[in-house]
Amino acid sequence: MNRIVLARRGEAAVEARECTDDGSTVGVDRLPAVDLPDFVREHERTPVRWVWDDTTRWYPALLAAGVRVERCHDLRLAHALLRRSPFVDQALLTAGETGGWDGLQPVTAADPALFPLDDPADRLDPFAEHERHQVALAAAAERGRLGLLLAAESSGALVAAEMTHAGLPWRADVHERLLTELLGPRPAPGMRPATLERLLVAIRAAFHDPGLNPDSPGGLLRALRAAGLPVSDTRSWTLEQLDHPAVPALLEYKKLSRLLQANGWNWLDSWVRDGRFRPYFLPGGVVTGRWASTGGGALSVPTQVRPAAVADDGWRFVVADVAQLEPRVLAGMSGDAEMAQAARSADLYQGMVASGAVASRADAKVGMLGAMYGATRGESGRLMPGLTRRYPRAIGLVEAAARAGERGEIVHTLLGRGSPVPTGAWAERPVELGGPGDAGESSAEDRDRARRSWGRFTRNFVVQGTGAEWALCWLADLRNRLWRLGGPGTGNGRPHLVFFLHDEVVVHTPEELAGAVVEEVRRAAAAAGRLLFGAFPIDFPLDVAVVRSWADAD
DNA sequence: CTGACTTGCGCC
DNA sequence: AAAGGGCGCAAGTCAG
Repeated sequence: MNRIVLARRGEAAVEARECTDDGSTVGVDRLPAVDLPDFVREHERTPVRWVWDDTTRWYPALLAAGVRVERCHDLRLAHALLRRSPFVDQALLTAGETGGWDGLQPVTAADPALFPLDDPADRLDPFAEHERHQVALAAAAERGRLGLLLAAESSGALVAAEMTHAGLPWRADVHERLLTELLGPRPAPGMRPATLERLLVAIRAAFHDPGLNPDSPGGLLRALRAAGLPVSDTRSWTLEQLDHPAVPALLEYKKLSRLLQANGWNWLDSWVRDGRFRPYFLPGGVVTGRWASTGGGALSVPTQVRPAAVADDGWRFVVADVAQLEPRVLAGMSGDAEMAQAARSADLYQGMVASGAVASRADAKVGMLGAMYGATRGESGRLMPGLTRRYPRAIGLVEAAARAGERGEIVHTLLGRGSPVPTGAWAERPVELGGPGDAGESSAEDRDRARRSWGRFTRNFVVQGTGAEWALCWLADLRNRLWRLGGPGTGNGRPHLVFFLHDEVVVHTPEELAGAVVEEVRRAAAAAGRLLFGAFPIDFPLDVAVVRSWADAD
């Protein structure tokens, strides 16, 4: 399949260089930027892979012009992957502008302008960088896996732009009604809503402190101690343990105050336009390969406000999430047949009980979370020996990753995403912190703590990162399936992705296609399992719901 | 005053 | 019941 590398030239021109698989150039076009959408649309008639510096710099404008692309190679994201992958000979990637690519940031402008002024991306050469990628990939160990990862990451970049373009349907009127019921009418700027004001009066009275501000952790802590309560923080869980007349009002205040600050009227004003919530999704934004987001806190839309996410008239949401993604991924990547057997049932934890590895579902869950996150004390530490005996390969994999991290070594995911090099001083000599007099004191203990902490990070990295790769393959395959489901043409009636969060997707679909979407979501999950783990028998069962509102999916 | 950090809490 | 990993965001706090 041919590739077309795009580069901005001057203020309003684009150079497009088409090349074959073996790297030979078959044609160079130079066109006005305004003609780019037609150019891309025309070349999309036959299979092609677009190569560009950064999807966030090209794709939003194309989508705004009504143009979808099938596949791309995102140089920014691919560069970041290749630079850290232990599968890659770094010498093949090195060039004078490597630092420029290292530092390239995605753009999240509300206005999808194609030619931002003074963009650092324009000082980079996409043609040369693309060639380096081809060479580095061809020479890489595990080039099949790494190639899959590059393709999946780039596909994720397309999905991310498309989801922002489409937006998550959001009913501001439903959201406002919810806020009014819980908080009272929208207050004037700088004022507290009526419900919070009433709770504030009760809290101040209970503490006999008319000036108390419960939003100030320090002030609240002083008030609690003055009331004779021996606490060291003001978290809700800590407060729940206390026997004091102020506690119920305080907990209610915290909960509603959180709603107001995170997803109140200001949030609606800022992030919901024309019935759509449009956060920016940032593929590869987390070191493990998970996505980050910016704008409206898309990674933590509370269940409390999800009733406001409502499908359009005649449309439905298909909400799907994977049950216990990470332990299943661990079973697959370690080739642990015993754990895969437990995962054969829809509930992996129940499967572990059935096999006799643990006594209860609760033990299975707490034990596996501990194994993947690195808890060594308490309940989950107690369960580790039993798990290790029953699932030596799975537990052995995360233990090995932890030990490697503690030694300061790099670990990598199944497809080859590498962990960062530890930068802390713990691997070397202790640094002089310049503190008053205590430099060096307790540093051995500090270093040990830091070493174990990094080991927990690398332990989790291999599982969380491979889980992110599974999800990326799921998403990429589902995107293609949904497109085919819509039939030919580019009408507005197609099912499309509107939300993705680690192991959950939301598809907005015409009602009559909802059943077909459910099928495709399941097929895509099975396909992702095969892509990552081949014939190894590991299942990825989904919880799928067809609903009018996102809140109805649970 | 601004910017960096801390605290607390939402999501997986 | 939390712990143990990864985030983003808002408000408070504190140093410069």
